Amino acid sequence: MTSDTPRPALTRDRIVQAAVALIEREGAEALSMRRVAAELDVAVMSLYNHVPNKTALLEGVAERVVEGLELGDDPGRSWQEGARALVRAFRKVAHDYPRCMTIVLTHKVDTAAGLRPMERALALADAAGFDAETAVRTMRALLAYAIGAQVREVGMEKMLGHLAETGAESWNRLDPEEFPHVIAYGPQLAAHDPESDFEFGLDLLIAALEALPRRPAGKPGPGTG
Amino acid sequence: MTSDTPRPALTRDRIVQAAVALIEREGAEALSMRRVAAELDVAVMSLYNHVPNKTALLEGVAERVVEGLELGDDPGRSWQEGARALVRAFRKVAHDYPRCMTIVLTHKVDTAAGLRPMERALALADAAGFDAETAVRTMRALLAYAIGAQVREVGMEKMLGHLAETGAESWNRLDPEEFPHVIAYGPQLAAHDPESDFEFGLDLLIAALEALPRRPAGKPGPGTG
DNA sequence: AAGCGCGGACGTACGGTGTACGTTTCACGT
DNA sequence: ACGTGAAACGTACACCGTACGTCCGCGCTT
Repeated sequence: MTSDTPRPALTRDRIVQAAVALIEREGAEALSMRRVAAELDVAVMSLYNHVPNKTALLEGVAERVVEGLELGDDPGRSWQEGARALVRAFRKVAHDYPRCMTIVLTHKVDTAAGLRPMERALALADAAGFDAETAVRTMRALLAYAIGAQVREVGMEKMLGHLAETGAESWNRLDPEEFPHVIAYGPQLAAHDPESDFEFGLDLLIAALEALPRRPAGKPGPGTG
Repeated sequence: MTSDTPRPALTRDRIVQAAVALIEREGAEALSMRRVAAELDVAVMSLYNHVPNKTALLEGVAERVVEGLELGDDPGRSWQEGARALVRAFRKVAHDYPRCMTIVLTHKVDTAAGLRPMERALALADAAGFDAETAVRTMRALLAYAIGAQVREVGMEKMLGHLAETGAESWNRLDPEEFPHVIAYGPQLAAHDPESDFEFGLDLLIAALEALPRRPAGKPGPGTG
């Protein structure tokens, strides 16, 4: 009876996979080593043969998620389109793994997977003709917006969900003296279209970048191709 | 012996205060009801007379922190300066309570304190002459950047701290084929000046907003003053 | 083929966590 | 003086992360 219970062999990959699935299904605070073990039909301590501790597991989750970034190559397009595609790729994984995003944003990703998007952003800024310092700052500004847009969106959804529970009475209780604009813009605030909101801010940044000084064109950037 | 042990009376405010202090001193994951109770020299369950559960306590922490936002009035300045001041105010509290920021970003703030910055942002967008929809989107874009810049900064610091531990060998192990720009821009990436990085992105957004279409000047905005 | 080593799965156990519940204490209105 | 209600408290339970020791089965050496 060698293959009596042919379980597919416990692996760090399978553990991380199960953790991601569990988080997406029940939320990040529902993740525990015991729950993951149960998910894999395995004893708790068996996990520790492949993962040193829970923090490392969470780092693995973060890494797995950022690996999902689809940065297509397509060298034909402009740097503007490339930058848009990159930021949109970030948004896409954030949309695919919404509940894992908290983990990604609060844990380091020290593998090559974490650096790949940065490399891409710097390459784009270089292609746009920015000097080194501006390139780095551009990358940081775009990353900041990509992150913040997502955090703001999920925070807003949580807020709206809470408001939906308590009913619309909360809005009516607002002091018109203190919050005239919030009340006046109520319709626009309530009808939120995350997609176009996101594109609005992205357009702002790209437009501002286009107005920045750049070196002529086709020049000594460090890129190899 | 009525005033034998004259403890200053347990209060929701004192509990939240202690939680904030504990988080800033030892990190968010060090916060537990027992630790807070010990901090206040009180039995654990006594806390539950003033706070329904730990989540509510964390929401209280988040609320307390956003209440720290200093949005000075100063009606004389331009909307550009007002917007800068608002985003900088956000950055200031994030700098004053860095370890509480995680809590703020992952918990709802459903009191008036949470709406006050939003009201201010909408008022500024209105003063700038944007229509309602653009005003809301402007507010969201600025908020996204403010949040993201901070999250990115603390994430980067964590990363750099980790790199400092493992030494510079990590950089030398980078594949020059895959990460030419990361390697070439190493100096700019290592020497990070969060302040000017932050201002760079903020300038981008403000500049882009200035280029947006606006209604003439002095018009029917919903603001009262 | 026989023996052995070793990695991986497992069970137990410990200290810590959030919190439900019942009990005690004590200031205060009557 | 006495009842009353709020608040502090202690106990208890289920769950958590994980240190440690045990045990089994595969693969290598002889």
